[in-house]
Amino acid sequence: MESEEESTLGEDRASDPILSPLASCHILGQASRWLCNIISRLSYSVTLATLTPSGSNSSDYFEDEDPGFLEALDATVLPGDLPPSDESDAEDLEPPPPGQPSLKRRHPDPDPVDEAIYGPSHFGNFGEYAHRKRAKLQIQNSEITAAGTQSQILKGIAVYINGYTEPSIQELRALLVLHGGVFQPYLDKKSIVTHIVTCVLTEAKMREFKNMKVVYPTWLTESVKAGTLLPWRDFIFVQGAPPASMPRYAADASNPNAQRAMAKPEWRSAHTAAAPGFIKGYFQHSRLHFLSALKAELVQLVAEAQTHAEAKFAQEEENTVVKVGPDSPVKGKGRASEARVIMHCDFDCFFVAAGLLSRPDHRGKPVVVCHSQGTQGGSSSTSEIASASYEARDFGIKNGMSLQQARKLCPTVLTIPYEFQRYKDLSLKFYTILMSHADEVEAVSIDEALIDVTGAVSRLRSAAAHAGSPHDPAKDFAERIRAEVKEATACEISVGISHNVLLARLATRRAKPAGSLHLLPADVPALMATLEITHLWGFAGSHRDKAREKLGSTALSALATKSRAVLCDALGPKTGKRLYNAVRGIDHTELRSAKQRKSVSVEINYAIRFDSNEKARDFVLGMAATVEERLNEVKMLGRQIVLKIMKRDPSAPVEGPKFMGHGACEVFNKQMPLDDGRATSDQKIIGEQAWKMLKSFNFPPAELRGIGIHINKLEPADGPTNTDSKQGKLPFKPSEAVIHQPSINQPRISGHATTSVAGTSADGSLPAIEEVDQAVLDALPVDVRQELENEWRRRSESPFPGKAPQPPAPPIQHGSGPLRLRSAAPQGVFPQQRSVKPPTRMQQSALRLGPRNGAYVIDKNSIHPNRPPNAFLRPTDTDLRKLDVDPEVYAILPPEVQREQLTVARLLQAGGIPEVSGERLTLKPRKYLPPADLFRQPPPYAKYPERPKLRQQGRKGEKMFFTEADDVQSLIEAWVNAFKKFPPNEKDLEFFAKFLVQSVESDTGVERAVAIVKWWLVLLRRYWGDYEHFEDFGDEDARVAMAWWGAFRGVKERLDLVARKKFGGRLSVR
DNA sequence: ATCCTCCCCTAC
DNA sequence: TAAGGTAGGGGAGGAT
Ligand SMILES: Nc1ccn([C@H]2C[C@H](O)[C@@H](COP(=O)(O)OP(=O)(O)OP(=O)(O)O)O2)c(=O)n1
Ligand SMILES: [Mg+2]
Repeated sequence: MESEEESTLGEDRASDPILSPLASCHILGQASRWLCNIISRLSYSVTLATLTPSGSNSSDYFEDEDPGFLEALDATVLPGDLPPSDESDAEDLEPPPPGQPSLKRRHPDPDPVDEAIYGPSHFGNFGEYAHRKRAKLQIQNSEITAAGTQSQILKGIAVYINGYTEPSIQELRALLVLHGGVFQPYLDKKSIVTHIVTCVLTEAKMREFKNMKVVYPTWLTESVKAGTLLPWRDFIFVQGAPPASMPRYAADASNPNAQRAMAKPEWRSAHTAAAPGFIKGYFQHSRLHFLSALKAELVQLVAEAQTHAEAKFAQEEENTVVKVGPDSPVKGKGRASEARVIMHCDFDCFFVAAGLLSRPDHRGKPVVVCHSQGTQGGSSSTSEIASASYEARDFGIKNGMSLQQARKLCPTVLTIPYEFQRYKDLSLKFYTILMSHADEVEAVSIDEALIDVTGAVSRLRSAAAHAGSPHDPAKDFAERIRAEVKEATACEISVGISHNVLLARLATRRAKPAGSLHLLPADVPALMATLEITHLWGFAGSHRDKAREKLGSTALSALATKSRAVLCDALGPKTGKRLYNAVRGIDHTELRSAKQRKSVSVEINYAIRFDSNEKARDFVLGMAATVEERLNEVKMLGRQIVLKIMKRDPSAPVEGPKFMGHGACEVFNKQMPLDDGRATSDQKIIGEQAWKMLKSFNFPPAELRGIGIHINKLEPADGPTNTDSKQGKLPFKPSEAVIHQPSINQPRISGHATTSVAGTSADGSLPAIEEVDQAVLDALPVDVRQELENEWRRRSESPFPGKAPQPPAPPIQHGSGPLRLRSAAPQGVFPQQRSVKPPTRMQQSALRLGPRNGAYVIDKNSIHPNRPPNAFLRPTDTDLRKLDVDPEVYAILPPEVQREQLTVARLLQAGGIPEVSGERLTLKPRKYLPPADLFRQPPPYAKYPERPKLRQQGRKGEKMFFTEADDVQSLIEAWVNAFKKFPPNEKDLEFFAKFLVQSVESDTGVERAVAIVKWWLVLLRRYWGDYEHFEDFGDEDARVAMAWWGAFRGVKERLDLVARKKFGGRLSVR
């Protein structure tokens, strides 16, 4: 499993290993991963066998084995790796010789580099392996019979206990012996040790045990409690993490509150997804929906502003070049090779900071934002924490954690409610300021943005050079932005500065809280050497696991030694390249702006509890209505629907640990064309289709845990739609339509010609504003900003839930009138729709804001007296004509196309890109703190407990390989565990069957298929031998048993069918 | 090689 | 009580 702290640095990894860092809610049935893995391994093992000239033939592969072998196979603890010779089975537990991680085994035919790294494969053949296994078995069996123990739960486990543990070493030893395990007092070559149990590890021990299975004592205690050997991975030791006080096993726990509530029918019909109006209420309260929805708006707003700004800039650049000459620093995108200055700006604990504005008494205390308030829920609230104050983080509380966990860490933690409207207001202020300074802005989220300030810093730098200032102009600029944001919002942001996005993001983490940091190229290697792969943006658990398993390390220092080819082999071509560069501090990522939408979706995976198909159907239709709204909002139609269903994993309790959560689920996607391939947004078509698809799964409604409708293959809704007219990316429409509510956009473009050009960056306006700003705190500049912010707010509100219930298809009034009027004031924390304000003059505001920038330029006249650095100005018609762009045509283009046109036009006209001074001020090198202090806040979020997860390694059967972390032993453990209590997972079964069929069809795979089926048969007989020829649906056990036998017979039949075609006979598995 | 489809994964 | 959404990147593996 992945635990959150694994992806954080050293001492910061202080969280409960039961948590998962994945924000994703796809908690898949673990069984399917196990199967993938098992099959990977098996295909490999048997491939080896077939390479061995053993003379065995396919139908009697195991024929010569005594029956005891197969029967005992599943009960046996297999070695962690295939033994190359007669050495102890525990050889894989020995630390590898330095520089030669012998545990990393690959299939023969490795790529040359890997070959060099891993050394030659030294697998024995499968037959030899089998015999050795048998020998070992006998030894074990004799031990067991001699032992006379209480249970055999820990059979085959040989444990070395390291250092101080809780429970004590004596207790653990007793536990081991009592349940059939072996206590190993020594760790040397002669002792067989399958696992190391520990609560703490020194750095040295950490290295020593790097390739061993190191677990918390809870693995043993919880296994005994559970009466079965739990997967050791669930209890894997993580450096810096506390001993798993709360069992990982909680993933399987049931929430008693939920059970109680669900027992009452009236509660169910009022509070689950079957309740009337559930969807609307849900989205009003969902923070994640809020984040997603607002991000989309911000991206859109920035794109529009930037589009027009670029036209403006393009035109001005032309002038500038003429006026100032080629040597002048030039801002923005036109520059040829000057190093960029990228800033990453992010509010500190944003939701908390916003909430504290009206709760000054809570400052300095551990505070979290969550739905549960006061003492609600007591110590058992599963309410999720959206944001934790830095004081709370000192206790180990993290964003995404449940309140009950937080209360365990800090019983006095204070909770404050969500205030979505306030977050939005603050965010708009924040973006307003950034846009007034930056050449380019990428809206990352409500509280976070990337800005390219190359131009502004460049001007500052040359000004500073004149003044002989020793300061870093970039840092000065960042501090200035911080101050402005603080003034406008009373909240702290932190700013990371560097020459690319990757490094700017890294810098931010060190800058936090309430600071800025300029990461200079010279310091990059030293920093990188201290980092883990998961510290890089975009790399998380899956990459870390792959790195660990395929590359032998998750440390960037180690990964830096790998060739690009090796990284690509392990992580895929794109990701491999990205990592290869990232490790070297290289990142060419451009700031991203709005692209054409590719999909529109609605998904709810919370409180889905249906007791009838009717309820489920109503809900699906409600979801369809919601997608239609969203499609209309962006004026898109879709040709394809994807229905996403989460269904309770058969192994998961009916009520999982999180109150009304989805728990462990299997996820199913089904896609179909909509309306015979015609693009539509019609909720009736979508709803009926979705319901048909859901029905076709044939899932009991009570098992559903999540439903999503995704609409793909989008195309613009041409012409006036029959519904809402919200702003969207509708190309080739009359400008009124493009400009959504006419009142606002109309003046924006045409009015611009009069206002903006005249005022253009009139230097004169700047000092005035600055003065007023400083003299009277909330005077003119604030007004100006307010105007702009209000404007944005007005424009960005409509897509939010909380707006008035919409008639299905109100006729649109082009040209006038409020966009949407609310009939009633909805409750909830979501920003509410306001009535539309009269048009404002955004461009004017922007212009007046722009010059504020100039205040930073010490000697303005020596730079660009006539050009405001603000890149977010709209082009006037005059601007456009200068660029040979027809303003009327331009006006009706979607922002993306507008941008493109402008870029082309600008390049054509500029004829060349002015050279820029590459001069950099050399500043005193920065010392890096040790990793512990490097990042004060670990990035990942404590999430839901996750089940064991094994990944399929490599690409094809041919390329499978063993690693120390993913060995046969684990697979058997996993397999056996998966078998015990539950019916087979449908997807696993299908995958498994398909794999076997393919094996039989291929000429080389018959043997392995037969071996696997035999093995399967042995397992089935072992657990449910009584049911093999017996029909009994009595109890739950019988049901499970019958399910497995049915699955087996089904697969066997399919295989026989294939075999008959191919060989003219059935497969013998007896 | 390059495309397409079906997912998983990531970020906030 | 609680509100675990959402879009896009990209890998795996098959079709062309
Ligand atoms: N699992 C999460 C993570 C974040 N958020 C929301 C609340 C956060 O305040 C906001 C911004 O996320 P950040 O990752 O920027 O976290 P913070 O701003 O809270 O803290 P900081 O940026 O100081 O680390 O997004 C959330 O609801 N759930
Ligand atoms: Mg933040």
